[in-house]
Amino acid sequence: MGDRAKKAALFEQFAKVGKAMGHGKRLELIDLLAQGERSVESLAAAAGLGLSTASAHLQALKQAGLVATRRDGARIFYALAGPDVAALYSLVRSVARSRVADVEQKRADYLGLTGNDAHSTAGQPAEMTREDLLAQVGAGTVTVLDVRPAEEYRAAHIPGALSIPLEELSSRLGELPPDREIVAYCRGAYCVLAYEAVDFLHSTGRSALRLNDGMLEWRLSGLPVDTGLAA
Amino acid sequence: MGDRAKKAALFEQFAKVGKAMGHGKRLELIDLLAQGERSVESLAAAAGLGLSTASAHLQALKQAGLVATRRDGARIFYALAGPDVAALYSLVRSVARSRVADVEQKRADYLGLTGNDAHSTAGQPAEMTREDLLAQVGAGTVTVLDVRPAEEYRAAHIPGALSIPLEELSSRLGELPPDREIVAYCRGAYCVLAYEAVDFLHSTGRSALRLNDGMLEWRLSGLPVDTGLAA
DNA sequence: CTATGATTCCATTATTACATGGAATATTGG
DNA sequence: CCAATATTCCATGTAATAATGGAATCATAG
Repeated sequence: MGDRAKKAALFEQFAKVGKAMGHGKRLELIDLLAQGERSVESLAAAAGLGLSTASAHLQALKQAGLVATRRDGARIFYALAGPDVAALYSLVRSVARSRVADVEQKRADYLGLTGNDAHSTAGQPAEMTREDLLAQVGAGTVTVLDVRPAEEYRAAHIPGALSIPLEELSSRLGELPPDREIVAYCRGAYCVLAYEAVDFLHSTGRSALRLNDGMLEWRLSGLPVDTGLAA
Repeated sequence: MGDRAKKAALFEQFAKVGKAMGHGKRLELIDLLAQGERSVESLAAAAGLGLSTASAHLQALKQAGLVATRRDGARIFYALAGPDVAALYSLVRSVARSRVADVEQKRADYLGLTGNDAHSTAGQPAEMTREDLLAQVGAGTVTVLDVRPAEEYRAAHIPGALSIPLEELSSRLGELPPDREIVAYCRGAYCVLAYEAVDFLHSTGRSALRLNDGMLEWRLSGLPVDTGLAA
């Protein structure tokens, strides 16, 4: 085998990682797995895939080394192989956002943003950064609200956050402390849940902000997380 | 268009970046472009591709926003769209190296490493880090040798480095200062040129080290580069 | 050791990606 | 305007990848 063939073989190995990330549904699966491990069934349902299809995509990701499996009784849990995979996913999104022309429009379309930012009040976007959040949590002036599905909250959440999945928000409004500012967060920069939660809270007359990204970025920045149910 | 369809559309956009990196030859092109801009013809030759094939791959990369073009007279120069693309490429390689089982073997195979490290002397690998290099350059005790093709040296090189492409090394040995340590570098962590240069220098009885990565990582770490011919 | 539930494997069909050679386009120099 | 050079476009055949439903496998509970 010549030098060129060896080089091609090596680069073909690198390409396995790219190929694995070269499919929208597989990226959705990675997005879900970045929140914590899940069973095939749960992943298929969350991503809107048939069971066999989801299984095949997960096999592809496993083949590329991006996910790992753990067996617990009758079911198999998939998880990201490591934090470097989440970092890679995040970088892919950020490169796509700055380089692929259509991303910005598709993003606005999905997140329900119209014009500049339909979710801003008097020009001020209703969001805050991780640093702001940490400062405010320290000062005890805000309630942090996790609006992801309970399963994902259990896997990992911002310490001290209250869990009310978006679906249950309207029926559990009473659980929110009445006189404190609410900061809602969800999976990450491209997750709709917190957008919709803030919209809904505004519609009830409450003031509420959105963390400008979510759990993915929180973990990538090395901040601590809690697991299990609320303290 | 429902929420799910919008989400799928957004993730399909992200996937464009993955798809673009999902082919060995395209990664080879990115690898070359990470050294500096090049014409289609030059890229095709360096990657061992037919002209139409190379052009098609470059179009694919352009479509994904990873490369940009500049026209100069009759020819068109391709370059990476930005440093974030080089960072993404580097991260793909590093994830592949730690996650894809075959990478390590294919790497050793391509770089000509046998067993632990055929290029080590008495167990000490013949390499140094960027930090070491900076320190030694400051102290003026070493000669930094760039063994990449002259075209790539011109595009960007470590300040003060001497350019002798690997191909010309045997005939230009005389240009190396006789009493100083040589540190050879090339494109990056998976480039053979510096390995072969160090091997050759050892075979002539000279002592020589290899920078443990290359230009790609040098630029990514934000260190300064010089362009054009030697000072 | 059988029934059940969860997941993967398999065969089929449809879609998409790849390589290649020759034609078309664009730029420079005469 | 014509010839030469560089690059892209296009049509073709071939290969790889995707979705899907049903069968097969595996682990637990009875």
